[in-house]
This record gives sequence, structure tokens and C-alpha cells, in this order.
Amino acid sequence: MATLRTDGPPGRGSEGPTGRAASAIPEATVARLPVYLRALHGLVERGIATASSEELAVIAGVNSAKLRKDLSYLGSYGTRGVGYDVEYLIYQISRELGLSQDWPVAIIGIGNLGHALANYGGFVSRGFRIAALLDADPRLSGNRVAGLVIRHIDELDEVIAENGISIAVIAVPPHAAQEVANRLVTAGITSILNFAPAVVTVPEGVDLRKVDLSIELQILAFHEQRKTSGLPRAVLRGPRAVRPVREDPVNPGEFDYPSYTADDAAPAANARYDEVRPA
Amino acid sequence: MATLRTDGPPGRGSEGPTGRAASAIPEATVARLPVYLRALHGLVERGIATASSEELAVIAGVNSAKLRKDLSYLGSYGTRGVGYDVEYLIYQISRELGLSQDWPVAIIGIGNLGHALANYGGFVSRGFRIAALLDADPRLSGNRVAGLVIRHIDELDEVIAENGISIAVIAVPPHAAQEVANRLVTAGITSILNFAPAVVTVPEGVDLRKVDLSIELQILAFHEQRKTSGLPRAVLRGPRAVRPVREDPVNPGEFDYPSYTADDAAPAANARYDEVRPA
DNA sequence: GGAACTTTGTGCGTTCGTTCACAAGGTCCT
DNA sequence: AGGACCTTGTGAACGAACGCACAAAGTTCC
Repeated sequence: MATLRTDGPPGRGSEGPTGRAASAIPEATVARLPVYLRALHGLVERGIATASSEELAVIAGVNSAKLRKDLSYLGSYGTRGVGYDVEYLIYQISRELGLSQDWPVAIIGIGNLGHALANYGGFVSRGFRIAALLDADPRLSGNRVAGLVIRHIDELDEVIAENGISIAVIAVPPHAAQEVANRLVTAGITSILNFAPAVVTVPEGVDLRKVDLSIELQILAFHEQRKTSGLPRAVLRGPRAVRPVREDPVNPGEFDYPSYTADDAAPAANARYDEVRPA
Repeated sequence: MATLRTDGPPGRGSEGPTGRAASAIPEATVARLPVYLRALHGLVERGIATASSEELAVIAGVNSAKLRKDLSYLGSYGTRGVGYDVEYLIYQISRELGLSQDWPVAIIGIGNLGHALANYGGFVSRGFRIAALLDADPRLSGNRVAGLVIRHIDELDEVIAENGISIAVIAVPPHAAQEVANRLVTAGITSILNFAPAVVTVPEGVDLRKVDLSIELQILAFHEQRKTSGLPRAVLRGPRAVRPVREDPVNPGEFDYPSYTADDAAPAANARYDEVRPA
């Protein structure tokens, strides 16, 4: 197995064996195009036919120069002195993103989240269509959710092939995520959106993006902590674990803290550190 | 109103009125710390007490030098020649992320998604606790979900104050997201996780992160498109909208395309472009 | 105690991304 | 037709992030 990739395409990587230079649209730009698209759709709803980069930028919540540069990677679709034609720009961005075709998507794992995703009409916007639901629990097989029959995961290969699916969503418990990812790759899936709170790796050539609620929350908590307590941060409510920001590593003094175990970890023995690090 | 922020903290912004230089942990590092934390929890489960940066990096799916540099921002918690003590590192990262305290979280919008989130035990990992559920639909008020009573959105201020909540999750339909965000900010919320597929802006000082399924799918579609069709991309299945990558903007020739409207947009009149741009 | 070995922590060059600022190009009004 | 005005598209400066490569620091074994 070649180098593994984890995160969303990290700067396009080494672009794999197919040594395409690609048409050089930066990854950061690609990530913003859907946002512009949404802003543009909003303008359509309001019956606005033309918008300047400044107006669009405000709606999309970005810098106008950035927006112009982003759009310039697609071509020169604006009109100087006027701005961008909304419908035309929507078409161009959609085309660039590959939304001109209809992508069939499979959802693996029809638990709480998978169920919500399947029923969440809004998430499958123009360009996507839920084509299959799969689950490992045989009791679910045959049930209908969102108008689709749930199939057993063992039928994965047939389902993928039958529907020409290349994009799959993982919504299984964390411990099953890697296994499911492996099976998806074997079945020919080349793009995976992972909702399971687990680190999943895939072979090169397969794109993997993750949506992780607890990670997002933890990032928020980090900033929140800095806001509420000043620099010498202190614990507001919760266990006593007050320590200086960077205590002398040689002599940390006494402190105790709970053993932090994973979401689904077996309850680990509560550790106590009376030394910097256990000998 | 000051400058608006949209995305997750864009490089810490101008850091707001409280001109703290912060302890200079790069945003990119903060975003990875939760991943390391998860990797470490995995090691605890497997009873592994010590790990080198290389081992950790493989599990977390990152470069080992990057991991070491990330950890070095927190302090010198490794042992040369040995590696990192797993439990100790968990403690340090947790502390840095502010997970030593228990963050009460409110979920706004108990539809399909909100329901799933409330029941999704795994998402509220150590450090977080769902403290309140709110919805605008009065018929839901009083219902119990995940052991909590749903309250009406009009009670927001009291609920926030009662529970000392500073982090909220938006899981309402897109058209209501901005309104909800405004009310949250007014109620004193300073960190928001937005699940609604809508661009939301908040005043400076409030952190906003978004989790957007359709955006992630669209990014995947972009790469997928490049994989399947070579450089001169062609539409595989779907409407005929084949055009050269960058056609001469002066004379685009004839082409027609469907009018792409927003997920929840009113069906717009199908436009037809026989010119580069409608005069 | 000392030498061989392992792994951290980081200085530095490189790449990627953002923002400024302005010339080029186009519109609109007179 | 011509000039005032507006907005795009982009060169260039800046800044953040990445990853190599290595010295420093610790461990292990003899």
C-alpha cells in the first residue's frame, strides 16, 4: 500500500500516479466555491441578476479580492464596471465543481445519523442523489427509509456497481469506520465522506473528507476557554485541575487529574501522576 | 456592528478588542489537537503507554515532524529516545483544549438532525454535555428527547443563563439560521457550531464554525470529476453540457444548461444563454 | 562509565494562501 | 464621440503552514 492519506486532500498531495498537473485550482479555492454557489442561489431567490465581487463577498463572508481571485481561476466570467451575472456564474461554478452531472451517493450505516442524513433533503442538493442505503444489521435490511430500501452491507459490491456509485458517506459507529472504508475502497468507491468520529485512512487515489462534530466542538472549546478566563486560565466549573500555563517540567508539584478516555473507550484505571512522567 | 466574521477563526482574525497576543498556538495546530487526542485514546484502549511521534503520526494520519511541532507549542512533554507518555499527553492536550471543564451545550432545532445530534452520545465526548434542547415549534415544547425536555426558543435567554451555556449548535432549516444565530449572540452565546446549509455571519468576538454536508460533497465531486474524466472533462451521465475547459469567452458557441437553483429556492424560470452573458 | 542508538525539539528553506493596490477594460452619461 | 466612473483581474508583498534535516538530549547495553 502506498502512502496513506487521511485528511481532506492536503494540498493535492503528490497527485498520485496519474501525474496530472491539474488545472491548478488551489484546494482552498475549491473549498470556497460551494459557498459562493450558495450565496449566488440566494441572490437568484431575491431576483437579483447581477452582483459585484464586493456584494458577493459580503454575502459569502469573505474578502472581495479573494473572491475575485478565486473566480479568476475558473476564467474571466465577470464584466468590468458591472460585476458578475448571477445565473451565468452559477452555471460556471456548478460546471467546475462537477455538479452538471448527477452523482449517486451511498450512505453506509442507517443509525440515528444515517437516518437523519437520508431524510435530510436539503443536504442532497442539485447534483447529488441518494442512491443506496446500507447497514450491517440484517434486521434493518428491507426496511424503507426516505423511499429507499435498506440493503445489507454484504451486497455492497453489487449495489455500487448497479448504481454506478463513486461517492459514499460513512455513518457507522467509530470502531467500524475503518473496516467500512476498506470495503468501500475495494468495491470501487473513490470518494468518501466520513461522519464517524474515528481516524480513517485510505489508499492514495481515494479522497476522504471528514465531518467531525466533536472535533469542531473541541476547537470551539479551545477558543472559548481563552475568552472566558484570561491568559492565566483557570477552570470555571468542573474538576480541580488548575495549573500554571507552562509549569516547570522538572518539578510540577502535585496535581491530580482524571484519566481521559475515548468516547467509546473501556473505563481505564484512573491514573495519578505524582511525577512529571511515570518512570 | 464591527467587521463580520464568517468562517472558523480565520487565522485568529484581529483578535478583537481584547488585544491578547494569545499564546501563539497556530490555528492549524489547534484543529489537529483533537485528532491527536483521538489517536491517543485509541492507544489507551489498546493498553499502550508510550508512543513515538512517528507512531502517533501514522495513527493520526499526519507527518511526524508536523506532529512534533504541534506538540511543541504546548510544551516539552516528550522524552527523547523514548517518545510520549500516552496518558500524560492526553492530559496536556485536554487541558490545552479546555476539556478539563465540562461545557454545557445547547442544540437549537430538534428536527431530524437535531434529534440525531441529541441522541448521538458519541458526539458529546468528555468535556461536553448537552444541557438544553430548543425549538421554535411550540408543539415540540415539553417533549423529551435524549432525556431532556425540549423548550421553546423564546425561553432562550433564561435557558442559556440558567445553565451557564456559552456553546450552541444550530440545527435549524437554512432560512432560519441567521435569525437563530442573532438571538444566540444576543443571549450571550460566544461559540456557535452551525449545521444549517446557510452562510451565517456573527459579530466579532463570537466564534462560528460550520459543518456543511453539501459543501463537503461538492468538494468531493470536484475531485471525483477530475478522476473519472481526464483533463478534457466530459459529462458521464446527466445533461448535455459538454464544453471545453476554457472556451473563448468572446464566442462561446451555442450551449444550453439548466438553471441551477438553491436547495430551497423557488423553482426559477429555466434560463437559456445564447450569448456569453445576457445583455 | 562510556559508546551506540533512539527520538525529540526546532531552525530553515519552500510552498501555499491571503491581501493590497492598481492598471486594464468596460459602462454610462452627456 | 468622449470623458468620468466603476469594477474586474492580477502582480507583488506578506504571512502562515509544511516538512526536511540535524543538533541536543535522553536511553540502553556492554
